Amino acid sequence: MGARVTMRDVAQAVGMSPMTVSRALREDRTVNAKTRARVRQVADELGYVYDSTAQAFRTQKSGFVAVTLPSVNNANFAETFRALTNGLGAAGLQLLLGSTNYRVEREEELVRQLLTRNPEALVLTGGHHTDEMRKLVQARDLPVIEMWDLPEDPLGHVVGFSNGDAMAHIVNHLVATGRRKLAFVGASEGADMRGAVRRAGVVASARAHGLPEVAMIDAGPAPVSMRHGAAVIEAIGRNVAQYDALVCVSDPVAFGCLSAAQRMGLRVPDDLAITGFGHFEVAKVSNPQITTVNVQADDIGRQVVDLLQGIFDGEVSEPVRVDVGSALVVGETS
Amino acid sequence: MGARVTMRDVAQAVGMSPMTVSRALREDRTVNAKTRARVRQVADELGYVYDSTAQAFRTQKSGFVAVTLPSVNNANFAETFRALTNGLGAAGLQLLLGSTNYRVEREEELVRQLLTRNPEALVLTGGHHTDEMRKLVQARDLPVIEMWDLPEDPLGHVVGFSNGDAMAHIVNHLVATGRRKLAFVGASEGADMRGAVRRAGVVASARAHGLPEVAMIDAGPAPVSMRHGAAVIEAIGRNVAQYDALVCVSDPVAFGCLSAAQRMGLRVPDDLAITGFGHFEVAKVSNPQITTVNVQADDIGRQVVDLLQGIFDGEVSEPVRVDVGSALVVGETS
DNA sequence: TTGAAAGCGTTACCAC
DNA sequence: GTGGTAACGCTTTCAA
Repeated sequence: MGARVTMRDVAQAVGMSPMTVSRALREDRTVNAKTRARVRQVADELGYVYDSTAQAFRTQKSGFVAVTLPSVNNANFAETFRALTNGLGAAGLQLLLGSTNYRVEREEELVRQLLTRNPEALVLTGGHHTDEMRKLVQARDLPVIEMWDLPEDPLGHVVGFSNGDAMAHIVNHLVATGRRKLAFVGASEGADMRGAVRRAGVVASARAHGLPEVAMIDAGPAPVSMRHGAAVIEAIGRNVAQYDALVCVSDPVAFGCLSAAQRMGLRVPDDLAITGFGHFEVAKVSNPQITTVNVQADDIGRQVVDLLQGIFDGEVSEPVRVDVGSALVVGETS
Repeated sequence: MGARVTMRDVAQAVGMSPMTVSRALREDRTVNAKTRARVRQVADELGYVYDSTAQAFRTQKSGFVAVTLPSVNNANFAETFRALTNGLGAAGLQLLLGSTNYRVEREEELVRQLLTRNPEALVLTGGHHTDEMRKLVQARDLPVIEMWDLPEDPLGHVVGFSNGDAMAHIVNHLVATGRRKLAFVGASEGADMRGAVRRAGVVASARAHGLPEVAMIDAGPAPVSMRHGAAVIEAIGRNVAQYDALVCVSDPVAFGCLSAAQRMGLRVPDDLAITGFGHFEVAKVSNPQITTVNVQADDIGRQVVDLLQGIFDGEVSEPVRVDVGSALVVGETS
């Protein structure tokens, strides 16, 4: 393996200038069709591989879109990421992914790193950021989209839904079906803002209905999933039936609670209602099916793609705010 | 927002050369401590952001490691990805992710794209590649690791396990517990090599035990998940109990089958055993717990990180082959 | 239809 | 301890 093959090498081999090779490889029509074909062929023979780094450097366009997610190990976020990858990939853009592991502080460091790569846009999950992070982003002339939330004071564009409203759907439904003593099952109070906002949404909605204070069941530090839901309900035991309904922060947690409740002989929803969040696959396949809220993770991704395309095409001047909404999906656990 | 702030601007503001600024920002000890501090401060004041693109260009080191995955929307692959991100992030490396969407042909195009970014290593999921793809990779002097498989003819290093052996664990276990009429539930024959290898593993293992031919239950094109498993069993109906055991390509599929079987009143494992693959969370939390194979997705990620570190430190000369193995996890569905 | 020159921001290498 | 020079591979711009 000698030194890397560059356009100059290809040019030499074809007996033309690097400039012509550059144009030929980009299928520039001002280059003679025959020349183009020959250049292509010689490039292949020499094993030439285009260098995006050099291109990004010269043109000052990286071809990157930076994305932050709490975690890729969550079917909802993974679905949004998939939609982004596919949509932006078609436009020749490559995603640069950073995971915050559900910690707001981590976001700042992450974005700082991502920005050094000169992304052409920044897509953030959630609307809670440190002040430093806000400065960092606003100092740059860079399209920013916050998704999965509807922040009061957005950094730029927004594609999301109201976590509070979404939880209100659940509480309204539970109240309508006669439940009053609610318990919220979620992660410990801490750095996970999404969970905190959902919890607050349940509390506010319960108050509005005049329900007794919502009990808090702590399933451990974020991220919480199936096993944490199951473990915390096992720990509480049959005593958990003192509540009318468990309002869970997500479907996986709800499934864990459901499974544990069933194992200890509780009947769901007769003894206890259980609700989830996010319309994960497990909610539809579980037995009974879990009442949940659909937030359309893939739709969020697609809307972000559309918005970015509009931005890159110069069709978007004002900050855009898209509310994708959320919808109650009544299952068999309530 | 004027033109971007470069080292030259910082240098001018401090009254020194760009070279000194470069060194100062990299904490080069040959630069006076006082100077270093002043440079840092001025850089911050001016809102200077380091340009990795220029660095990557100049040093010919991108700081990227390219990774291909069938999909990030799979808890196992997501877990491996998380381990890679965390491990390599600590070493200052950024992951560049490409998804094949379970199609081998897609891999070639993807790798071609990823290579233009000058990654310092290439991590591929699976050991099945097109010939073009093999050439592409071998033409470059680039560390390559295939993971999640133990290919006969590897491209470079390998960190994985034998899908055939893993399925043999399942079949051995089923035979030992008296099952003989097996059906394999997986994706349609097609571009998903992993599924095909698992299917072949079951067939071979069943033959070795002298079992009747394994029935094939087609859950649709890859990727198949919970809902596909549920749907195909619903379509078959109670007739599915003609088999002793459903050997599923993954835990989510197994959970779908389990759920559908339960809904139609079949008793698992009395009427029918069901096994999964991958030790997903749902296998442990479901009710009954699903018999599965643990392949330690996070361990694969960590081993790849260790191997890459060894490679970058120049401690690895020969191609390495790590078999992380797989272990039967007996649940309550068999 | 093709080519020459210049430069994107950084750092290796040498000089002082 | 600090600075000048050159170069990484590509493309924009202008000229032929």
